[in-house]
Amino acid sequence: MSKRGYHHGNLKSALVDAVLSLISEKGPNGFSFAEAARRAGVSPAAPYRHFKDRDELIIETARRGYEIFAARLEAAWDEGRPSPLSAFDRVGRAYLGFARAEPAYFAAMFEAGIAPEDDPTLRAAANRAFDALHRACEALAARMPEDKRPPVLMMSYHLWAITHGVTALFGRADDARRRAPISPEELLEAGATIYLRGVGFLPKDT
Amino acid sequence: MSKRGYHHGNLKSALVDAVLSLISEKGPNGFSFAEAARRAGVSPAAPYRHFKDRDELIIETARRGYEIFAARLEAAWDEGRPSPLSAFDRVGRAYLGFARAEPAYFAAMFEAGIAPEDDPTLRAAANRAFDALHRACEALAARMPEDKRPPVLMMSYHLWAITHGVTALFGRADDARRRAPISPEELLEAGATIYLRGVGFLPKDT
DNA sequence: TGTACATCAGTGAACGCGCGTTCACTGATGTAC
DNA sequence: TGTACATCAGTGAACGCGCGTTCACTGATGTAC
Repeated sequence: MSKRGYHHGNLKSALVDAVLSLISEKGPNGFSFAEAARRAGVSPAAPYRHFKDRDELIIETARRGYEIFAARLEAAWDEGRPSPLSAFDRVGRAYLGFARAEPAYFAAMFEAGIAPEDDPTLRAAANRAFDALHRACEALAARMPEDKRPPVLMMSYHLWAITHGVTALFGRADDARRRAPISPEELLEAGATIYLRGVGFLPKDT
Repeated sequence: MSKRGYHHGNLKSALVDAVLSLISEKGPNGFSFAEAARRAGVSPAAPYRHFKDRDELIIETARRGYEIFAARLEAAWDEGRPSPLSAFDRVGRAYLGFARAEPAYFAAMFEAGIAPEDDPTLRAAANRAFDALHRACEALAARMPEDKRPPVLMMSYHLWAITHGVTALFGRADDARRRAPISPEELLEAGATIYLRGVGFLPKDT
C-alpha cells in the first residue's frame, strides 16, 4: 500500500474492488464508471485504459467472483472426503456461505443481468463452478448400483436448483431475504437429503 | 383509448406499464422516473402526484406483479382438482410460465433489489403468492398417513426453492438463462417428483 | 552502463445529456347550496 | 338546474448534478543498441 506515483500499478483490481463496495452499498447496477474511478483515486478517464465500458467492468467483476466461487466449492468438496455425502453437504454450505460472505460478488454473478454465455472467459469461469457441483454428483451416483443410477446431469441440475433457490430466497445477505423459522443451511441440508432419498441414493429410513 | 384531455385519467397504471416496458428493454433498474413519464405521455412532474419517488413506483409494479402471480398460481392449483399431484404439477408450470410470459414483472418482484418486508401491501401480495403454494403442499401432506407427514412448512419451502431455482437458472426469459438439454418444465416436474418420493408422498417405484 | 526512443498508463479539462426535483401555475372535476 | 368554490391532476420551465466519453497531454517504464 505504498504511496502511489503517477502510475497506479494495479488499477484494474482496484476498480473491481470499488465496484464491489459500491454494489454492497447500493445494489447491483448501483455503481457508475465515474464513481468507481473516484474510489480508486484516479481520474474519470483512467478506467478506459482497462475497460471498454461499464459492462466490461461488471463482467470482469463477475468473472473474478465465479473463480473464487469455484475455488470455494472445490475446496468444500475436497474430493469427496471423508464421505461423498458429508462432502456434498459441505458444498451446499459453501454455496450459502459464499452468498452471505460475498454478497457483492454474488449479485454481480447472478443479479446484474449479465449473461455468462456472452463472454467466453466469463462462461468458462461459471462452468468451472458448476463443474465442481457436477463432479460431486458424479461421485454420489457412482455409489449407486449401476442399474438404478439416475441421469447424473439431471441430478446436478436439480441439486443446483434447490441450492440456488434456497440461497436466493432465504440465504441472501440483503433486505430481500425471505424469513423462515429455520436456517437456510438446515433447510438446504434437509432438502438435499430428501431429494437424495427420492433419487434412490439414501435408503428410505434415513 | 380516447384522446386524453388535460387529465390523464389512469396515470398510475400507465406509469406501471411504462416501467414494465422499460424493464423489458433494459432490465430492472434500467428505468427512470423521467422516462416512465415520457412514455406515459405526461410531463416529468406528473408522476409526483402518484408516487413519492422512483422506489415507490417499482414497489407498486412489484405489488401488481405479485397479485397477478398469486392469481395465476391459485388458478393453476384449482383446489387440487382433479388430483393434488397433477394440480401441483400445474402450479410449477404456472410459476415457470409466469416468469417466461411476464419477465418484467418477475424482475421487478425478484430482481429489483426491493424487500417485500419493507412495505405492508407488498408483503401481503407476496404472501398471497406463497400461500397458494403452501396450501397445495398442505393438500399433498393431507394425503399421507398422519404419522409420516413431514413438517408442511418445510415442504413448502423446499418446493418453493426448487421451483424458484429452476425458474431463476433455467426458465428465465432473458439472456442470463442457463442452457440445459431438457426443458425447465420437465426438469422441474422430475425434481418435484423425486422430492415427493423422498419425502414419502410417492411410493418408491414411481 | 548510458542513452534514445517507443509504449504504457495516467491527467484534467471539457462537452452534451438526461435525471430528479421544485415551483408557481392552470385546466378539469366534484360538490354544497 | 345553476352557480361558486374547493380540490384534484396535470403543465412547463428551471435548477443543479453526476455521468459517460473525448481529447491532447505527460510522467513513468521498458527496451534496443
